[in-house]
Amino acid sequence: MNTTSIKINLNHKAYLRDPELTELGQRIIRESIRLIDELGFEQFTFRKLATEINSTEASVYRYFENKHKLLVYLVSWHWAWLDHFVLFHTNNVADARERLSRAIDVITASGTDNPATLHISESALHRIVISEASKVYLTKEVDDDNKDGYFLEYKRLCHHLAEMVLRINPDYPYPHALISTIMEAAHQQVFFAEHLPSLTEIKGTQRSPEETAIFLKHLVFAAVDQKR
Amino acid sequence: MNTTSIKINLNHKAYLRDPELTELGQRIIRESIRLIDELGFEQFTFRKLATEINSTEASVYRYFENKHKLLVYLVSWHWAWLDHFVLFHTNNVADARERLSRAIDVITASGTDNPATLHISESALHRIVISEASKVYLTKEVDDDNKDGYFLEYKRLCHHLAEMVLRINPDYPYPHALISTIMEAAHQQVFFAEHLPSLTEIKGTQRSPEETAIFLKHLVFAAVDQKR
DNA sequence: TCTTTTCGATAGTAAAACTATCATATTAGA
DNA sequence: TCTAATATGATAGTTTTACTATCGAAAAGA
Repeated sequence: MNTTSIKINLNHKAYLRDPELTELGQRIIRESIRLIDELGFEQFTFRKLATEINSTEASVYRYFENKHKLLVYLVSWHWAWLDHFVLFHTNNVADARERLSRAIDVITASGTDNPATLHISESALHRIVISEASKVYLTKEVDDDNKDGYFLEYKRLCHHLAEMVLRINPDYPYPHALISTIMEAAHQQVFFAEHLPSLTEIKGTQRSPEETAIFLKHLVFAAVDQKR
Repeated sequence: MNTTSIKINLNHKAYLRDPELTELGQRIIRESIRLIDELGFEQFTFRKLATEINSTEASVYRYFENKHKLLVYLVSWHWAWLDHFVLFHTNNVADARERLSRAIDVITASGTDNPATLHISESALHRIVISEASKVYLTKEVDDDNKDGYFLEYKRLCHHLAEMVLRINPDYPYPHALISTIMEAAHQQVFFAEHLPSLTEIKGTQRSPEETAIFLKHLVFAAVDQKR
């Protein structure tokens, strides 16, 4: 065996039937990532997806109640995956500052496709998260969805980075606010760089994630090191 | 005349017919703000709006091509209004630091209803901007919409604040990125405080805008004053 | 007064967002 | 290996959304 299989476990059921467990489920995931990336979430429909996977609308509905829950699933998966990656890249790094710096690199980096998760293209998923992730919580159903645990993966990642902030400066009064701000900015700045360049100094190139990371580190370390 | 009439001019035509100029148009604006605030943008439809204003779907379509353009109009109006307000509150303030501080107060403050714009409830509009504003640009049509000038008001406000940053520290390398980050955070943090409280230290109360302003000032002045 | 504009009323279409039913293929358990 | 449960495909149908078209009456402007 030359590939390690990684199963990302989510703490909720945005799905009706676990798509990881069947071939059709994996096709639904793989092709929905492709289609949402291509069409955008608003233009994406279960009908189009069904055509793409040579199946039927009814079959897709057996896995997900609606396209919003499918997006919740994809975005949660991404956060769980990132949390994993952050842990992996900060493990055994003794210096608290260096740990936070590497964590920021991980959350800004554009996804790299991993052979361990063949049915998920992390790079396409990362593009989806940039333009669609905030739509999972910016709804009137946010409180119900929160009760169902749909944002646990995001909160956990946020909390892990907030802990790193407190390790550097235990007196910093806004660790979670600072981290949630830069986690959102990590996407916005890349999006602005590409589509609304006058809103940022980051250039809209392949390297905009790296540039964004530099800006965010500036910002975070300035805040954490601030004299009061 | 004991009220001053203020006409906010937008630099684009998200509308087909200027809603400010007719009574029906003003009713469309007033009731759409009420309805979007109440139902959220996804559940809001022109059919429901038409019922609310005792008119017809066809009549609403004579003012706006679709509900997305109506949202663009409302959000642009809000940014133009805020830009106005920022200018008003920073005018004649000599100190650059104090100017930026007051500007941050203005962009975080929950709207106060103004008798000069009777058909627009600024407080309801502010709630809409918090939960719906990012949806105006997070679409596949963002580049076309940008060409049509739909984001000019937002960019102008961003640029005005970025200038204040440069006045404080002409060498700060990311004035626009910093301002666009905190302008988005000004909404996110209030939203998180109310719905996803574990993502922030801001408390979900009536005073969360003020608390958010304090956090954002911390952040901005730390960044701008950073030694390099 | 005449004419243009505005609005309401009505009707209709295409697509989206589902739900229901039935037959068949596959799989799992006994 | 037989049987029963499950998964999928095929088909069809409903309701709602997002529009478009047409017409006539009222109102407003010249």
